[in-house]
Amino acid sequence: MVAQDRLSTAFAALADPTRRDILMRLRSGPLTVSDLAVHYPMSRPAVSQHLTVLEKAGLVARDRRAQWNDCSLATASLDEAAAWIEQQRADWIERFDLLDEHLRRRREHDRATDNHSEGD
Amino acid sequence: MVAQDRLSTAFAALADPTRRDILMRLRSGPLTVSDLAVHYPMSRPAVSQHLTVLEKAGLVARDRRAQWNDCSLATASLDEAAAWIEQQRADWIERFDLLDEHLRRRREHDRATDNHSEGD
DNA sequence: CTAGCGTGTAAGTTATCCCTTACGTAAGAA
DNA sequence: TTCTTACGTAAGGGATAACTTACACGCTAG
Repeated sequence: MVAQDRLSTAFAALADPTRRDILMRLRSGPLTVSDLAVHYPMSRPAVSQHLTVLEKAGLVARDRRAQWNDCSLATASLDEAAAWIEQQRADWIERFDLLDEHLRRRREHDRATDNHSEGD
Repeated sequence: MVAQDRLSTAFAALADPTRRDILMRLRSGPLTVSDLAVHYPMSRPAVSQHLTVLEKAGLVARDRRAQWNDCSLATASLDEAAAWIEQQRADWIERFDLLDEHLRRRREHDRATDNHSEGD
């Protein structure tokens, strides 16, 4: 992952349980780094580094005031990721529906013209 | 990423432009490995390895018949990924709406009681 | 001022990714 | 059978990710 595009960076950031958990905790409001760090079995710098990854991916925003650093959610990258997945899914589902309809139509046609063989 | 959960594996698989492009190409129907490989500036084994990643992530299915290997889309993991993102987004947007409403209400209250200071 | 807290970052280690080339296998063609 | 095609996989190397500990900085409290 060497200087990837925004979407790749976002997906890579989401590909870690700790980072996803951080995002879920931030849903209920901004938290400081230490507030977050107590929940994970790793050092505080490790959590800080996870936050750096999330920040570079555009998934959190950090607002440093005095010695505290409030971390809050950002959504631009999440929107992009969701958009990509939804586009992918929409086409696939549509394709699946077409196949389904085709099969149903063929079945009806078979049934209408002849009922020579019911079994497969 | 050492033997992660399904969701992490899916996001990690999506965090690569080549793999996302493979998924997009498969939207129009199954393709063989060689069909896919011609589009990328890398060796055929590299594409095969990308497909292995996608398969382990539950994003593609491979159906080997004779010496050809048809690759097609699978959606279970994509559904999971979409669900996670949507859940995250829903809560965040709701929270944003609440904040917005709170600010608007406070602004109205300020305006009603006193207009002592307009600037910040 | 000094002491202490909350934080970011540098350095180092280990594990993993992503590519390469080389090789092995199974099926079709002659 | 022998040659070719389509493919998977092992082996290896360079880059990177995810931790650790150690340290430096800014702010607050006394």
